[in-house]
Formats: sequence, C-alpha cells, structure tokens
Amino acid sequence: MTSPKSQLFEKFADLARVLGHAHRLELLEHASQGERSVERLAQLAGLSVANASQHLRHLHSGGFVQSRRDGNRVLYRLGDGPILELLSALRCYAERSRAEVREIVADHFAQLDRLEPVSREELLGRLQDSSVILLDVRPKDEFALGHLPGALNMPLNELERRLSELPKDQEIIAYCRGPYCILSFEAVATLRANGYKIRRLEDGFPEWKAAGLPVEAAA
Amino acid sequence: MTSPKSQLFEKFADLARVLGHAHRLELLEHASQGERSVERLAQLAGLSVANASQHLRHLHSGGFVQSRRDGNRVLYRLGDGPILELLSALRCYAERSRAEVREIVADHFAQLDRLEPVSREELLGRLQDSSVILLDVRPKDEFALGHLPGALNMPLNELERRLSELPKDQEIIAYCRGPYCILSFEAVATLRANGYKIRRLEDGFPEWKAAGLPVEAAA
DNA sequence: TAACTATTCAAGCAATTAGTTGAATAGTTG
DNA sequence: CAACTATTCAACTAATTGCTTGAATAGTTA
Repeated sequence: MTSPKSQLFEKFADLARVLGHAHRLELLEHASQGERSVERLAQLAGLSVANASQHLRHLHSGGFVQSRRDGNRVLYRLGDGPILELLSALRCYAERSRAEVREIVADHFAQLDRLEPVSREELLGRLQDSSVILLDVRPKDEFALGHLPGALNMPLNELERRLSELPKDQEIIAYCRGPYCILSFEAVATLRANGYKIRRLEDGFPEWKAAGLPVEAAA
Repeated sequence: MTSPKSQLFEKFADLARVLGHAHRLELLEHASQGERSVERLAQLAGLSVANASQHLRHLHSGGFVQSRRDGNRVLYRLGDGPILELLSALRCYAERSRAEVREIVADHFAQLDRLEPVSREELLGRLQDSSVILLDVRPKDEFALGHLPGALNMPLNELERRLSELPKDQEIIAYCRGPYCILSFEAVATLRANGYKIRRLEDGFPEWKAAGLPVEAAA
C-alpha cells in the first residue's frame, strides 16, 4: 500500500507541516541569526519557554534547526541544507499569488518600492570601492553573533541619538534579519527623514551568510 | 499584538500547512498534469470523492489549484504562480538534508545515478537535430491533455507489447509526471533490458510546461 | 551535597483536522 | 418535470495538535 512515492509524499508533507505554524517560522527566523538559547528564543518570539521548547523540537525533527548543549543551556541554530531557499520559495509564492499577502506587504512595508532595495551582488561591488557605509540595525547581541564585514552596529532604538555618527554625504546601506524584518525599513524611514542617503539590502544577514559570503563575528 | 510580520508568518504558515498532507501533495501532482475532474483525481489518489473534494478545497484556498465548472463536473488544474518552484524547493531540501528521504530514493529509485537523467536544456538541443525519440509513458488521457512536442505516447502497460515500434539505433528519452514519478524509471528499466538506448528526462511534463516551453495538446 | 538554572518531559484540556456518511445543490438528459 | 450524475456541504467521530502546568533531568555553583 505504501508505495515509495507515497512514502516520499509523507516525508515532504511532514516537513511542510513543521513549517505550518507562525510561531515556528518566527523561531526559525530568530535561530537563523545565530545560536540562541531556548529562553532567548522564547522571549524574542513572545512564547513561554516550554512552548518554545516544544516548537523547537518540532523544527529539530525536521532538521530546520540544530542544537548543542553549552553548560546548562541548549543553543539552537539554523540547520543544514537549503532551508532559506525553501523559505524564500514559500515567501515568493505567497507574495506573487496571494492577494492578502500583497496587501499586508503594501500596507505595512509600503515604502518597499520607493526604497529601491540593494541586491547582494550590488552591495558586494559597492563594498570594494568602500563607497558606502554598511549599517546593521539589529540588536547588539545578534550583531555579536555575526555580521557583514565592516558593518557598523546601531540598533534601531539607539539610532536617533547616535545620528551624528553617520555622514550625510555618503550612501548608507542598512540591513537586518531578513526580507520582512521591519528593522531596516524603520531605519531607512528615520534616516531619510533626517536627510541621509540610505537604502536597504533586499534581504538580511542569514541570507548573506548562507550565500557563502564573508561574515565577521564579534572581536 | 498582530504585527505585520506576525500576520505574514500566519499567511506563510497557512500555505505551508496546506502542503502538509501527503494526499494533498499527490492530488496536486495529478492536477498539475492538466485539468481533471474530482472523481478522476480521487481515483488517481485512491481517495473517496468527498475526501478528495475536501482536500481540493484546501488546495484551492491556498491557490495551489484552480477550478472551473464544465457541465456537471468541476475540473481542477494547477494554480498560478511559482508553485512547482516551491514544491521543488521542498523536495530539494528533503533530499539533501533528510537521510530517510535519501534512503527511500536510494532504495526505490536506485538506478537514478546510472540512468544519467537528461536536463530540459539538453533535451531542447537534442530535439532540434531530431536525433532522439521522445517517449511519453503517461496514460493516454494525460497525454491528451498536453505533452511535449513530437512526443510518442506509449503508456507503461502497453510498452512491452509495442516494443517493435521503437528503433534500437536511436537514443530514446522518456518522461512522465515529474521527478519522483516511477513511470519513466520503469520504462527505462524495461527498455534497457531489451537493448534500447534510453535515458529519462530529469523532471516531467508539468515542469516543462511551467518553464514556458512549447507544449502540444491532443489533435 | 544542596540549591540553583535551563531545558525537556508528561499529563491534561481545548481546538483543529481528517475521514465517513448521508443530504443538498448544480447541472444534464430523457 | 423526473431521473440522473457530479460535486459540495453538514454533521459527526476519531485522531492530532497546541498550549499550560507541574514534575523530571542535566548541568552549574556554593
């Protein structure tokens, strides 16, 4: 009865089902920034620790995260394989074919078009002539776990009070956790309002790292 | 409480959950061959009509299939957007990262390596010098709904008795429903056993069509 | 070893989902 | 219109999933 094809469909369905919960997608996004304890992930996703632990075990069973023990805590990180590609295909389908999704994006990330995001390829070129300032607007601890080479870390909540550290005559490129992370959108809005030349990277740190591009960790 | 990002995660999760059932993945594969009635899809997937109808409504709610009424039946077909790309990303992740999946593939599609599948690009080139026979081993009715230009239809169950129609001195390329459809694997096995030069296309009809390549329908 | 922290496990309840059955609906045909 | 076909809907049961709570486990520290 269970033909090999049905068995494969079962396996594929199991994996899809693991991705079929908003909390797990959010935990996955946070884990893909770098290694994180269960408690921290729970906090970031607004879940109880036990609940986060359960969802993380689900993700683990599908190979989407890996874990290791460090002292009395367990650290989760993104798993192996083309996970970000799979998530990107999901986003891509949703954005192109589902009107509700396009609506949410249009309502809340309305500047999308006007911001003219920068692709990874373009950024790579620009970094070599060092004609840009690269700005990482994620929280300090995520920055410490890894960031783009030469990036300046200025978490969103510190941005306004540290404006003077940024030059107005050079282009700034901001990035954060990924394509739908609002941090870099808000950074762009704030800085543009203050007369800076700023654009955002079209995706975030995990995608950069997964593309095999160079990454720096905290000193 | 429902930030735009959470809303998006909810939508993405909804879509993933629709793909999170083996029966739906199977129905989707069949619907992507061409328009099919509920009854036929139910039969192909081995489900009751009511059950198939329910799963199809799920797929419909996620936009993975579209439907239209034709007389007293309702025909379902593949929906718009990069659906096959999403499914391919899922397969790709599963195959690269999940050992159980690799095992099933290795056990049941063991010839995979030895068969040296032909890519779409290679096939396109070969078709122009007409140096190959193109063989569609899907059932007659699926062939009638659409097939690769110039393909010869020989359903698997007719293959052995119609061997004489095929030349032994020309290379044959077989294709079927998609990358894990066993039809073309079995065709290759049968024909090789009989001394034919045959290889298989690496994916199937739906992927060919989705790539925007030319397709023929029944006369 | 005792007290402590971080995580997982187990039990239980509520909510959701899968499947069956039979009735309702839309359309066709005599 | 009546009889018929194909599909969907509604009601129901069984199974699964999500979440909470409290206990168990692994590791640290006094």
